[in-house]
Amino acid sequence: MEFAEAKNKFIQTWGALGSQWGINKTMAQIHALLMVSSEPLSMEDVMDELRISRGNASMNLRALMDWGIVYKEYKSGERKEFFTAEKDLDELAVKIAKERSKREIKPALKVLKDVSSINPATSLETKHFVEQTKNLYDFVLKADNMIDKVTEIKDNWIGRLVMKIMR
Amino acid sequence: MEFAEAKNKFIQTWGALGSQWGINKTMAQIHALLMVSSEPLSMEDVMDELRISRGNASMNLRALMDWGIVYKEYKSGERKEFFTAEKDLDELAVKIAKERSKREIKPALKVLKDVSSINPATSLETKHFVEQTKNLYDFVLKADNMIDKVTEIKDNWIGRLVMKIMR
DNA sequence: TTAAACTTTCATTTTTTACTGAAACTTTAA
DNA sequence: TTAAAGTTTCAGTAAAAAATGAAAGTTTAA
Repeated sequence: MEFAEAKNKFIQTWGALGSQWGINKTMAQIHALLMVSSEPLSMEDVMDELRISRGNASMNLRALMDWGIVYKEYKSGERKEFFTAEKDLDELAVKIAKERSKREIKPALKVLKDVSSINPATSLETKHFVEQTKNLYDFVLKADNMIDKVTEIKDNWIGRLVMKIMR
Repeated sequence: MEFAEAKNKFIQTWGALGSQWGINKTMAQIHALLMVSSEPLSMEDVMDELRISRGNASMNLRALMDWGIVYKEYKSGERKEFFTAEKDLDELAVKIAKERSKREIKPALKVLKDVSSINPATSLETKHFVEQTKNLYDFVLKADNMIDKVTEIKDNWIGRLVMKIMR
């Protein structure tokens, strides 16, 4: 396998993985492309490499920047804007996790809290419902907190120790 | 808010959360419904509660069973099949994580390994590509392994200790 | 101050994904 | 056996999500 083929395969795979996890395919592909580019790319470059329209490129680059995992760069003497991806993978993971927590998990938690707060005295059915949703609330909250904790892991000795034990 | 409204809200929210994470909405809704049902439900029950067709119910119940998070039950004297959800949330999380690892992450890892194995001697561009995809391979592998480790956490003292520290 | 270079927006179209419903299939009780 | 009760399959349809492209908007160098 030579370079062009490998690169393409990587971009396609990363795009597919994105879709499976609820991230728009093109967004994941642009990110993949920028990840493996040694130089910042212009919007034109992205359009050409992925064969996508200007609008699509613009919207997805914007989304990636909103997520904080792609940055705009300016080259002196050039009028165009260029883009690079966050390449530190720990940083990348933390940003994605935080963003998804904020956008998706936190709102779901609020609903869980609300629905688990109804009066359980009415029926056996209701009792069971309240119990289950309470458990779920606790569980999701715990999982969500873990994201914050993982963020801090590198900053404390026990975290690093644990990471070693976990290999 | 009374029971019926809360239940519906819960099912809708769980369905939406599912979609955002790449799990078909109806599948997530059925799972939500079964989670908060104190009794096993028949396919008819599911169809009626969620207003979905027989085919849809059948296919998604099957998918949930393939994932190992919904079980078939038989009531004595009844010909119909009934369904219950895995209600132990730790167990649920482990099963989902393992399944997604198997279906999505493992195949992606294979690709990452392949594409990062091309000969990097050709150009600077290629060198950078190989380096980045190698890093990504290591990172994803580490993350994937963590799933296995988390599975075992409850079985060893240091795991439990860590969980406590993490709250 | 303006026009060329570039970016964003969004109504429309395309693609992808999910759902329906009826026919085929399976199981079981009589 | 067989027919009633129940389940699965899948071709066709509907709904949802993403992409296009042209017009509107913005920036900048002269």
